Amino acid sequence: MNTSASAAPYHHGDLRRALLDSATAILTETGRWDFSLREVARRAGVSHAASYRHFTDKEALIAAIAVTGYEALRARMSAAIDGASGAVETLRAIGHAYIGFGVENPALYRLMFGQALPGIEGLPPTVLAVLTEARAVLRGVILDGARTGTFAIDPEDEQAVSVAVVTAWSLVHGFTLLTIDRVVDREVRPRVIEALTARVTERLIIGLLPT
Amino acid sequence: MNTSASAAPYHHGDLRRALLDSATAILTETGRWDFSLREVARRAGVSHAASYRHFTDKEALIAAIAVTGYEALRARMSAAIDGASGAVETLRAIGHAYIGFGVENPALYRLMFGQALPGIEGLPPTVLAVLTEARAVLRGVILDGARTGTFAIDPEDEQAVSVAVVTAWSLVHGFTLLTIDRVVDREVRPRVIEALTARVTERLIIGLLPT
DNA sequence: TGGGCGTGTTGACACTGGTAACATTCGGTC
DNA sequence: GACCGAATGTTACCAGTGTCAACACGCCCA
Repeated sequence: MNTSASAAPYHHGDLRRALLDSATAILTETGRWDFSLREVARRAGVSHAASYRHFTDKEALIAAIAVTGYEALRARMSAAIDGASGAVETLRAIGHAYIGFGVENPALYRLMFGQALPGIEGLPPTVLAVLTEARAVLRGVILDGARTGTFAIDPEDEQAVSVAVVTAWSLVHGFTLLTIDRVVDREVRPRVIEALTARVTERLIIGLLPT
Repeated sequence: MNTSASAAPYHHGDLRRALLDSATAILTETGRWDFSLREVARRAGVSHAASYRHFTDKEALIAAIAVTGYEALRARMSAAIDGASGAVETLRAIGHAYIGFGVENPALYRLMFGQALPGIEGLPPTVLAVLTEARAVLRGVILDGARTGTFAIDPEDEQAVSVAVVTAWSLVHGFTLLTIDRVVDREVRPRVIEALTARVTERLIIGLLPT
């Protein structure tokens, strides 16, 4: 029992969230996820073994961070889609939302798609669901454009549609990573990135338009 | 002094290489590069501190592996370019070589472009040189295609050329990673990957052709 | 009122990256 | 051929890590 008002109570209240927050903070500060669980616990003001009541593993903590990232990405893409109409505009919105998320959360994005996780197949169902859903949305847009004749793709040709989906995803994914890793342009500034994003996205769309 | 013929000599001969080999073996076996230096040393049949005579750091070992990877990638791309003529064919060759390398060496590729390294700018000059060179080659091909009118790009428009370069690189990079991570297609087989590679590369080229 | 269970703590273990002090061998010099 | 410094390898050690087991606390329900 502790009578001091400011002293921390024995039970934290929402330690799981606190640990996730600490870990995410370290991630965004350092850009790395090879921090020690002990440091995370220290930041949360808790003993080094407390995290094992909430995460079976260090890997489980990392995976939980990834899940929050996937959900944030999904939210952002959903919002972008809602405000757009027509295949071209929607595709553009998706591209900008996706790249924007990655560029603004570089460490998190790398964690989400890096090797930190036990292989994509080992991911929690939540994550797989988001990924599958993301692909479905993208496919829907492209299929829509194909049906209306906006894109030069035969909507009946399953494979052609798949190739377009994979191509589009590859482009935004690759661009995001190259930008994050500063491979693309070493003296990048926000403005430049935005402009580049717009132009790369436009190239993607041009590649889909009929000749 | 040791009179037994089979006993290991005190000095290894080429321990640096042996350590790199052990580490690379672990990398390809497990797909991860969070192995311990001590295990690498164990595999090389040497005491755990010996590696510090050849690599200042664990990170230095990882970086050295990355360097071998970059050089292998460069070699493969060079070979591909040599056998091709014309902008379209050359671009196709580059794409196939790049993706092929990544798909055949997934762990190495991820290490090369993952967060294992001290940020792209901290990389050894060798690596930076290879990356810069790679971009120059790609730019050369696209510029060539632009000049001959094969691609719908104004060769005088610096920015347009840059955008095309970034787009192309992003596409192959993203596709390679998505394939490695099995995000693209979860029941991929070599044949499927090859076919996909071909079609995605073709989409890239189509996107550059005049309308 | 009490006891059980979820939550947090302490203490321990094997292991890791890294350093320092010591041992061994190689290559060059007399 | 004997000698010696530099390069290379070894052993001993340190602080820090992930993880587990045993214990402590306190909320909630019978």
